[in-house]
Amino acid sequence: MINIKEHERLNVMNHSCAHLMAHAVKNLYPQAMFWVGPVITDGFYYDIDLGGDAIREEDLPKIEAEMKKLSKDGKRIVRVEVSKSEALDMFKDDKYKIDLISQMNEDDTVISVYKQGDWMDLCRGPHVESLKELKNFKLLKVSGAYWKGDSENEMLQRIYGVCFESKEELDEHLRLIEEAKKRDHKKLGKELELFMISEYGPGFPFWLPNGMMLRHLLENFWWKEHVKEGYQFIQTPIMLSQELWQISGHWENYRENMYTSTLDERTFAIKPMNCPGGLLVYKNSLHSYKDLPLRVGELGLVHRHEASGALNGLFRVRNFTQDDAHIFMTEEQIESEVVRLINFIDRIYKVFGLTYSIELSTRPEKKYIGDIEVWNRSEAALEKACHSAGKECKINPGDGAFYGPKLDFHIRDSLGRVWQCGTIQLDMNLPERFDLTYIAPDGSKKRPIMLHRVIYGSVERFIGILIEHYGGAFPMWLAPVQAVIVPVNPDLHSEAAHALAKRLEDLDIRIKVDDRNEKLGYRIREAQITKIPVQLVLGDGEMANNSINIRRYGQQNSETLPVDEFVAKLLLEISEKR
RNA sequence: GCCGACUUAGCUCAAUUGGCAGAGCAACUGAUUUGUAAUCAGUAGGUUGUAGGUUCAAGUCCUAUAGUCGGCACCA
Repeated sequence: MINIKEHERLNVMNHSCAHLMAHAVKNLYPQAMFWVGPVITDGFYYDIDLGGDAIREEDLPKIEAEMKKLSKDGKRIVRVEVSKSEALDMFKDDKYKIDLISQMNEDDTVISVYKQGDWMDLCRGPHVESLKELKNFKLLKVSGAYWKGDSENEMLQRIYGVCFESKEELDEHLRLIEEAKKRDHKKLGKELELFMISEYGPGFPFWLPNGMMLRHLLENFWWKEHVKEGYQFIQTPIMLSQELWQISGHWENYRENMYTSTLDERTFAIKPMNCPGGLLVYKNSLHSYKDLPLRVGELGLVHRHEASGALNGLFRVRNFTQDDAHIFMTEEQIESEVVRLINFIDRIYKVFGLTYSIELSTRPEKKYIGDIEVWNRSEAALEKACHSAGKECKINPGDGAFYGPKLDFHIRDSLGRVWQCGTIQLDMNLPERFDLTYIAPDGSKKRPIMLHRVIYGSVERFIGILIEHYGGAFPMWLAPVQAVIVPVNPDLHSEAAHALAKRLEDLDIRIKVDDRNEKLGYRIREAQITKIPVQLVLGDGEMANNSINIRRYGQQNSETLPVDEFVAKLLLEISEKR
């Protein structure tokens, strides 16, 4: 665990390293002008305008070398405080710095400038004392970045880098990056034949048999767990008429990203969300307060025309399956229902060995609908539910959707990377737009509270995360092929191998027999490469004793067990989802 | 969509200043009968993403276009 002091020190170093990099860039590209160079979760970046010139990835070593030179030279970093007019004069050749300074207050702001040798930068600080302290750094990538983060603006060049106290820490960081590359789900998806994406359908993944099995297992697990939680299930159409999307408001807000089709002079849109369909189902019958909370699940396939540059393997696709559910309830039921949901989500994530943190996003300053009192009560209910469930929850003020507050679940994978998957969102908009009601005890019609929630988020994306989390070596219950039987001599032991396979198949174990005319080592190797959890070797010895030799994925050694004992152990491992 | 890089056999990659498109693995055929990460030999496999252009000659240079990747913007 890194403590706060070390963390601050690391941030200061990275910030100073951003300055060091900018200094080096200025030496190599005198025309360069600089916007900002902040510290980020992993390292730092600096946004630079090279006036038409371009830094390429291959130029990074050159910049690093210049940085090393400056570091060795070891200039001290000195803080200077100046007035606004002095600052404007000092940076008169850099329009970006002028822009920053112009936004500062005339009188009461102290403007600080950090100087190192002949180079200086407008900066709040703090910084390390000398460039000498910056030794263990690496520039990682270059990219474009819009000025002020606004796509209407020109693009600057952004250089990313990291800096550490010790070479060991830097090496460890670079090792983690390499490890992440090895686990890339796009690479493993190809190697393990899980999915493919054709150039005929950018962003539309195809599921290959192995991936389809994985998907089926996840959906099946999802279904069973939801039955336990009192959910009902529906399926709503992929395509519904334009008028429906006008009622829901999606037409107005997301039309650009919706796939549409007009035939017989009527326009239909492929659903980008499941909710409107779900609401039509709710409205299909009358509901009593006695039916609430009503939990309705749908594994719904949605399509969204994402920007071409946003597509990324299974992480960002144009069609995906939300493990959606809508819960309709009274305001009094919010807290207990959310507690129940948090515990539910907790149970699911634990199965995958994923830890997580929860964030509560509250009412936006300006753009929101509904009654402020209801917002306050809902936010309080969500927060209280977190605490009742024994969970911490970080508050993101003003980060909620315009239609309601939400709890987001940020999961942490085996490489320490964070992904937002689950979310619980209250919706004060759609029940109003669709005029949803239930009959209260006094016979009057009341408006239910609606809650959207997903656990996987998108099944496709969740599988992408799981592939990387497990590095493609899935636990027994998820492995597309759970075991492969390798008869030592295909001619002599193949029959027994198939008999054993039949027995295991009857127990719903996903089994393969590799009785190809290849050496044992060759077949074992292939099973290891395809990350099949266990290899079962069957030869004369095993046939004589009704035993089986078991070697697990990633292990060198093997053990021999009576077949009955092995089967019992295997079934236990599967049922316990280890 | 924007900035940049990339695209050669099913996969992973070669191919000198523009000068005969090649290897390993996989596939197929045959031999081999296998005890825990690659048995041997042979065969086949390509309009070098696509469409144009420059050139005596283009995988290589130029233009356009599609897709992928790394970021940016976006992510109901």
